[in-house]
Parts: sequence; structure tokens; C-alpha cells
Amino acid sequence: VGRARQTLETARRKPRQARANETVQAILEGAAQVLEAGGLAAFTTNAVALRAGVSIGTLYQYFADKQALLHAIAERELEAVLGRVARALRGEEGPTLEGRVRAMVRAMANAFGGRQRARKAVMQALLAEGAGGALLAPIAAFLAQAHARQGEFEDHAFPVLSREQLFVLSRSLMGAMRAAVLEEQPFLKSRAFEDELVRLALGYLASLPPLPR
Amino acid sequence: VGRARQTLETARRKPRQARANETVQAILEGAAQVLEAGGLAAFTTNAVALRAGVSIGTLYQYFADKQALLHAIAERELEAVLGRVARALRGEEGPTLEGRVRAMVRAMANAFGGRQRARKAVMQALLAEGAGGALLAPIAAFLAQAHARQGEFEDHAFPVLSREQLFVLSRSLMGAMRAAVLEEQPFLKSRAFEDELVRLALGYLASLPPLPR
Amino acid sequence: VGRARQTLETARRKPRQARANETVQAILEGAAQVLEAGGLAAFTTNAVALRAGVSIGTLYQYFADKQALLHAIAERELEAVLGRVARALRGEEGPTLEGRVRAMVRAMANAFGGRQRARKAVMQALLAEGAGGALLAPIAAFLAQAHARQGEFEDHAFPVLSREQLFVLSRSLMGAMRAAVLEEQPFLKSRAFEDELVRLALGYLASLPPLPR
Amino acid sequence: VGRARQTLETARRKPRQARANETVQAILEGAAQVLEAGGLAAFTTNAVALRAGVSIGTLYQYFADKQALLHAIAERELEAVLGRVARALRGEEGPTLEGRVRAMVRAMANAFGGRQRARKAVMQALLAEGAGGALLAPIAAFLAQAHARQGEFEDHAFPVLSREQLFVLSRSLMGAMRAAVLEEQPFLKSRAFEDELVRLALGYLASLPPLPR
DNA sequence: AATGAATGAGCCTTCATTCAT
DNA sequence: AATGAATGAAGGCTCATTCAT
Repeated sequence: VGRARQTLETARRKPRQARANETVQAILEGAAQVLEAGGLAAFTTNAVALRAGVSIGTLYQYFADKQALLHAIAERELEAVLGRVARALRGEEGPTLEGRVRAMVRAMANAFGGRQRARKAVMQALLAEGAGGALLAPIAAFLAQAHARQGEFEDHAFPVLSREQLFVLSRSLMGAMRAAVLEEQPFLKSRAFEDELVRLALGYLASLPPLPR
Repeated sequence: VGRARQTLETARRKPRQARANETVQAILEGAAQVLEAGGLAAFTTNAVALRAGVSIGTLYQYFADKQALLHAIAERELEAVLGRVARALRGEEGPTLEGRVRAMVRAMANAFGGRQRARKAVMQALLAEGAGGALLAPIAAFLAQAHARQGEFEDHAFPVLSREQLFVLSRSLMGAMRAAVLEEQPFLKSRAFEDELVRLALGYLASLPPLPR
Repeated sequence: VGRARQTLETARRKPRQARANETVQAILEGAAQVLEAGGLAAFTTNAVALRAGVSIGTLYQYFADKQALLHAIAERELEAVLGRVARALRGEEGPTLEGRVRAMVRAMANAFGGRQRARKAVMQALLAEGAGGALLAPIAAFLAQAHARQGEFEDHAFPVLSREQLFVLSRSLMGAMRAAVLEEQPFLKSRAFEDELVRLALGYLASLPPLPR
Repeated sequence: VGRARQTLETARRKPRQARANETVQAILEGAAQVLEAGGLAAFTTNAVALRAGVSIGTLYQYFADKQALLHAIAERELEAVLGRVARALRGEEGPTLEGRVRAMVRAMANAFGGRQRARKAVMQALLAEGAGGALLAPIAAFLAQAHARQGEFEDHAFPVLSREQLFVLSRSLMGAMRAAVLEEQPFLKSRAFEDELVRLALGYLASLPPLPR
């Protein structure tokens, strides 16, 4: 976003920055392709540069190191997903709790533009350095605030969730989805699968004690 | 030489295997220690050999390559866990559905003898090569057969689960646990966390339609 | 284009040269600063351009390569020193032999405007390519001519020096000073150090046989 | 020397160490050759390994990094010289002050087995990291203690030297010799040159005030 | 005259694996 | 059965230099 924004703001003033932006995009795209094609093992800076059609030196002009590149690609994809997830949770695609959860599930299932291996690799890499939490932060945040925004829900009382409950709810959903990705389950984007995920979330919420601390 | 050795083979087999077994155990233990101490990044074959007190050559006498070592260590730990998980599911530590689920959750949470970093590293490594599914096989198997063994449950009607339902139930549980490990959550072995996992499973089961196909 | 430009050449030369000169000075100053701040290791053409506030392309418009830049900076500083050294040797700051030697030593010790690290780095770089001798040429020249200019000295008979004697006298003085710079000795500019250098030179001269060949 | 000794001591016990020792020597020799042939610029770890006839991996098995290799080569050569310098200063090759100084000068002039470029390169490298002082430590130490050992000298009263005097005496000698090396002066090992260096040292000592503080 | 994006050769270093002893 | 010295492919990264604009 930072860079994309810059392009818009200063495109006129510094035509050179336009080229730079193209290069950055090419690198990110190349990185995603390498990841998709060969997973984390094939993800070398040289391979990315090659695929992106730039020199290795150019790559390092824009990304401090390999990790930075990984973060950038994660961010790029995440940005796209999170926008849709946020809209879903805000109820813009259906006001009921179920509607929101369903929309969110759908958005997550379609993350990374369908590049499952790349998605998998990025996940692994981020988890490996302990930055995996960031992927879920927005979802956790929504759930954490849901109680306070009780009024928004037409059909459901939303309990305050404890730390552990929050964790279990978000991670179990993600876990199921992640497993479907990693195991390349054919039903990943099916309605039946989506139904079960929604049921899992709603069933869990329904089973919570009426008056949690 | 080959023949002469063969002649002695039977006589020496026992003691040889004993020594060999010790060596293998030493290597596996060393591997677990290296993993625990430095994570996957420190997990080099040389480091393992050093920690195990054997030469690198010896290590390769027992393990074809690094992956084999990793699989062996995973297997060793898995074996220990799976035994307890199976007993839990069989109802040997409490006949109710909740009791079984709870015992299973507990067994899983205590896997790897408490060596969380090693557990995390092994998980990562196995996931990286797509072998992660193996971790869930026994649980999936149990759930798949639960309906058929309806009689075993004193307190609960156990529905037949569809493919998607089976998947969601097992993977969401594992996913939550996995995330707790990978994110090094402090509450991994807490009672509160255990409660929520049990609730997740039971809540999901309870939310299933009365008469599934 | 080439011709058209030539037509204008004379008219614009002055202002152009003025700007160009500013740029060159900025680059040289930036180079000195980089050298002083980070030594030879930090002395990259990009770093110099950045510090000088010009683009890397501009730097290369004025300096063929990194070495040329280094030579230029050495020359710039040398020019300043040599002027003072020459005046010292000419007796303009004290007519006696001791006075001249002392003034020379002082001038050398204050070279590079006190930027010791930069001085050290330049020395290293020049020595590395065997151009170190240039630093001493003027001094050697003076000594070589001193006998012929016997009349200039009020207090001392100045012997003709053999090739080896000339060499030893000049290089030992420089060597001591150089070492003080490279080892970053705190006493570099102290009076005590200066005294000893003067003593070294005078003591050596006094020990020469009365009638050298 | 340390390693050579080990070979003799443990040659029987650990034949493998003999091979290792050979390798180390080969690497050091290769390093010296590379340095001699192409100076510091050509001194890459790959070049050294190639010249030494070992793989790059082997090189790194014995030397932590490039610097360590440089230090080792410096140490190896230094050890050889310092032994002779020490003997000279102890008076074992002539009891008079002049005899000692002369023997020392000669030992230094013959340092590095005549490999001047290698010597130069090593000097530069060590100076570049501020470790240059070590090269002179033993000489400085001798001079520093000479006064206390007054009785050893049959022909000379040896004054106590101040820090600055010690520095000037040792560095000027080294400086002249160094310059002769770097400028590849033909008289480097001539008697005439040696005479002048001795004269420089003795002349300086003679010019010191009779009763220094 | 100036810019700065792009280049790519080449450097240092790691580590899985082999094989002679 | 064990040893450990040796190997070398491969990776991350730097930086002097070029050239289209």
C-alpha cells in the first residue's frame, strides 16, 4: 500500500518512480510464481529475480533481504483478503451472524487468488519466524469487539470471548481451511465445506455458557 | 569377507543390534535436543551427530538422509502419543464422549514430552514436505468409525459424519492445537484451553442436524 | 549535437565550470566524510554520492572510477600539506635546520585537517596500489637538494646524502608518522612526539660521517 | 609451530590428524602464494582453496573465516621472524648494542622468506583492522626493557625510553624497511642499507638527553 | 549536466553427503 | 561399525559501473 500510494501521489512528479513500481510489482509477482511452482524450497532470491525478469541486484534494491520479500508478498496478498474479510464481518454482505461468518469463510477460502501452494509457503515461512499471528490479527480483533457491538447483530447475542476462546475459534477455522489447502482437498471451495465451517463457528458460539465472565 | 562375516552373523546379531539400537537412540535424542535448543535452523546433521556424541559418518549409517532422521524423530514421538490417544478414544480413561475427547486432547497437548520447540520444528518440517496429514490419520480413523461403534457410548448418539464433517472436526481440533504450538502460546497445556477444545468438538457435534444423510 | 554544443562552449564555460567545480568539491567533501565516518570499508561510490548529495551518475561524470576518486581526495589534501611543508623547508617559519624540520613535521602531523580516519584510509588505499611513494616525493626532493643549498642554513653543515641515506631519513620519518596515524596513537599531534621526530632526523644527520662520499 | 609439534607428538595416535595438518599447511602455503601473486585484491577464499588444492569447504573446516586465515598466515610468518629477532636482541649474534641492532635489522629484512608482496599484503590487512601493533610488540618490549638490563651491554649506556621515544624508534625503523619493501627498492638487503638503519637507531639513541626522566 | 534504476560478476559462507581408513 | 576429513553445489548478498531518460 505504501508503495502503491506513492505511485498515485507522485506519479507525475517522478516518472522514474513509475518504473520502480513496475519493477517491485514484477518482483512480487515473480516471487508468488516461484512459490507457487516450487514451494518454499525453490524460493531463492536468484530464482525470484530470474522469474521476475530483473537482475538480482535490482531485487535487493527494493527488498532488504529474503525475509523482507516474503513479508511483502504476504502483505500484498493479505491486504486483498483482509479487505474482503473486514467487509464480511462488518455485515456488508449479509447482516446476520451466520451471513457474516459465511462471507468471511468464503473470503478466506479464496485468498491468494487461488494460488494454494504460494499461500501455503507464505504461511509456513511466516509461522517459522513467529510472525504467523499477524495473519489472524484482524479476525481476532473483530471477534474481540463483537460483544461490544452487540447492537449490530439482528439475530444473535454475542458473548464476550476469553483469550482461549478467541484463540480456539479463530485457529480452528483457519486450521481446517489450512489443512484443506495443504492436503489439496477437492472440496475446498465447495458449499458443503463452507457449510461445515460456518456450523463449526456457530456451534461453538452456541455452546458457550450463557454468562461468561 | 562377506561370507566369513555371514558365518558369524547369527552369533553376533544380538549384541550388535543392541549397540546399534543404543546408537540410534542416542542420535534421535540428540536430534530432539538440537531441535529443542535451536529450532529447525540449527538442525544440521553435523550438529545432531555432535550432540549425539557420534560421528557424522555413523549418523549416515542409520539414516539415509536428513529427512529420514526427521521422520524417525516424528515417528518416535508420534508412537508415544498415539498410544495414549487410542486409549483415550477407546474410552479407557473415561467412558463418556466428553471424557474421551478430553483425554485425547490432553494426550495431544502433552506430546513430545513437553519439548515444544522440537515439536514445532518437526511439525514445520513435515508440513513443508506435505507429510503433515500423517499426524491426523489415527484421529480421523477413530471418528470415521465412531458411528459404527455407537454402542460404546453410554451418553451420546454419535452421528454418521460426512466426509466434510469428518474433515472439519478433526482438522479444526488439530489446527487449534497446532497454532498453539507454533505460536508458542503459554496456555497450551492449561485446563482452560483444554476445555475450549472439548467444547469445540462437542459443540460441533451437537449442532449437526438430527438425521444426517 | 556535438558541434552545436561546441558553438556554445565558450560562452557557457565559465558558469558551467563553476557549477561543475562545486559539484566536484561536494563529492570530494562527501568522500572525506564517508572515509572519516566509516573508514575504507564504508567507502562505496554510492555512499559517497549520497553523502555528497549528488546522484551516482553525476559522480561518475567527474571521476572515472573509485580509484580516481581516491586519488583526487589524496591529491586535494596533499596539495594543502605540501604547500606548508615546502614553506617550512624553505625556512620561512624558522631559519635553523631544526626549525625547518620541526615546522615540516608539524605540517605533516596536521595533514588532512585533522581527519585521522580519512587520512588513514587514504593511506591504506594508496599503499594498496603501490602509489604510496608519491606522498614522499617532495620531501625526498628537498633533502636531495639540501646540500646544494648549503648557504641557506645558518647553523648547520648539510652533508650530501647517499641514495640509501636519503631513503632512510625520509622513510623513517614518514614511517613513524604513518604508524602513529594508522595505529591511531593519541600523541600524534603532541609536542613530545614532534620533539622525538625532530630528534630522530637531527640525530641521524649528526651521526653521518664527516666526509661522506 | 604448535601444529607441527602436535604432529610429532600424536602422529601415532591419530593418523588422521596428520592429514589434517598437511591440509592446514597446504592452505597456509596456498594463501601465501595467492597473496604473493596478486596481493590483497586477489586474496579470496576460493582462490586460496584452489591454489592450495583443497575444496572451499575444507578451508572453512580449519579457518573460521577469511580474517582467521589472514591472522594464521601472519602468525606463521611472524613466528619465524620473531624468533630470530629475539635472538638478535638477546645478543646471541653479537653482544654489542650495534651488533644486536644489526642482527635484528637483518632478521627483519629477511622476513617472510623473501615474499615481499605477501608480506606487504599481510601488513596491510592487519593494519586495516588495527591489529598492526602486534607486529612490533616484541621489539618494543625489548627496547622497553633494555634499560633495566643495562648490565648486558658492554659498550653502551641504554637510556630509559619514553612512550613516544619507543614508538619513534621502532616505527621509524620499521617504516624505512616497509617502504623499501613496498617500493621494491633494489638495495633492500644490501649492506649499505643495513648500515644506515643501524646508524639511524644508534644516532637516535645517542642524541637522547643524558638523564631522561 | 544530472539522475537513479538496473546490472551481474563475484564474494563469503553453509551444510548435506561421501568415502578412505 | 565407526570415524571425520573432504567435497562442492548452492545460496544470500554487495557494489562498481552503465545508460536511458
